[in-house]
Amino acid sequence: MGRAEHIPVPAVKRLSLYLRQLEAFRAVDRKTVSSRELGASLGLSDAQVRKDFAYFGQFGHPGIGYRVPELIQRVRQILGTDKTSNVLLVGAGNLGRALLAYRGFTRRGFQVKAVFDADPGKIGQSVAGDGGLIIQPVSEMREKVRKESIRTGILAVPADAAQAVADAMTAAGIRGILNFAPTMLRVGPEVSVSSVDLAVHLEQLSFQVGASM
Amino acid sequence: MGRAEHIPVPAVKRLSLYLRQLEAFRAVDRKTVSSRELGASLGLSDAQVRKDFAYFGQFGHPGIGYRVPELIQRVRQILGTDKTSNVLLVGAGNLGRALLAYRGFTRRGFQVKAVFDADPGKIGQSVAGDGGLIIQPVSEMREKVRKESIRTGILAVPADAAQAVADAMTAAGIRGILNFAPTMLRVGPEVSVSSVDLAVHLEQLSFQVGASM
DNA sequence: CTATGTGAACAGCTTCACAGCG
DNA sequence: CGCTGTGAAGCTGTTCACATAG
Repeated sequence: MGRAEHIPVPAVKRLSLYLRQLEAFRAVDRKTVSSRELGASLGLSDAQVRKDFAYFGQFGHPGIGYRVPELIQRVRQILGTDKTSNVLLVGAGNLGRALLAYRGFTRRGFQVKAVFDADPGKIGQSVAGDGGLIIQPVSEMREKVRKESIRTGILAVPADAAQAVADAMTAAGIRGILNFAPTMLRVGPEVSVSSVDLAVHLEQLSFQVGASM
Repeated sequence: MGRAEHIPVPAVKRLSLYLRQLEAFRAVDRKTVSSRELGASLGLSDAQVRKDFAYFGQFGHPGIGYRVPELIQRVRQILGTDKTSNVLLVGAGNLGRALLAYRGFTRRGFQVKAVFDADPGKIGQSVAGDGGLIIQPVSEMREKVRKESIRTGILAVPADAAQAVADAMTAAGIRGILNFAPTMLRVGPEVSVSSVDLAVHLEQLSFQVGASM
């Protein structure tokens, strides 16, 4: 029954991909999908797909496959995105603004409820978010986190400011940080960090492209 | 001697992280660093660090450690970023513009040489890049790729246009695609793809935060 | 007959522990 | 003696193959 046993990290990652694909199937009104089809659409084996879902329970129907809407619902529940959750953003530079404008977050159940920046010149400026957000000073983060029950934050500041901001976020009560700064953040065990380093991805490609010559 | 044996994918990923960290050490004028120190700064074991470098050759000095500038040079060579390489960008929306403004690419040896968009209304507009780039129609991609010897492209268009753009990039001669669209791209074996799905990362965090309650 | 769920076999990555070099 | 490079051991995740359900 989906206990919190030892679930491989890669399996959780794939859960998100399954969800994306399942939503595509639903958009075409597919009622059911087999592990083979779902896997093929993502370049994975059918066994992989079945095992991944099996970590969390028995969602399939032998001889039929998986019912698309049901599975979407279950996966959302597992990921904790079945209910909309509030997030905050720190860093209103180019990347921060782009992330605010990105519609994908809202579609997946994340709503940016507040924007912070260290630059005094930016405080008070309005940015295009849900209902026009005003950039606030970092000092007001704690209060906002409490009021809006925010648990996750997006960190989009330069590398040299990142650790200080992460500390502030932790102190404010944030429990998960999506980090875009190219630095290793040191945080306590109560905080989870997921890092996206754009240069690292390009270097990965560079290696692959170079290696295949 | 650094042949193209069977190198674990995770090892290549970490190479980028080592590089980032090594540059931080160099900035503080550290001459040498031990596998233990380098590992600790990234939350990895010393054995892991040594093994990773060993896949590519013998870069260390027993009793001393690794010489920082030398190792930086070697890692860059391995990743293929020891010489600046030209890249292109498709999609001049919010995310595309933010990526253009991001200084990290240039610092790591990648130079955006051209910007393309499918929207006729955007063609001809100037965007803030290295020396002010003009947005071009996708039809001119092939010519530009040839002229500037571009091999890698950044794809930052909406999901429903992504596959078509990827096909166009492939046809134009691109060999590596950094994909920001939330879709699985189908490409031939001559093209490498690295995908960044922002929503997936947030969902990862959501799961971790939810699980630790 | 189709497609799931799962123990068992397998593969790949990481850690260990130590020989060897400066 | 400090620290690397590396076979061997250990562990984690993936694939296989089949019993089982509809």
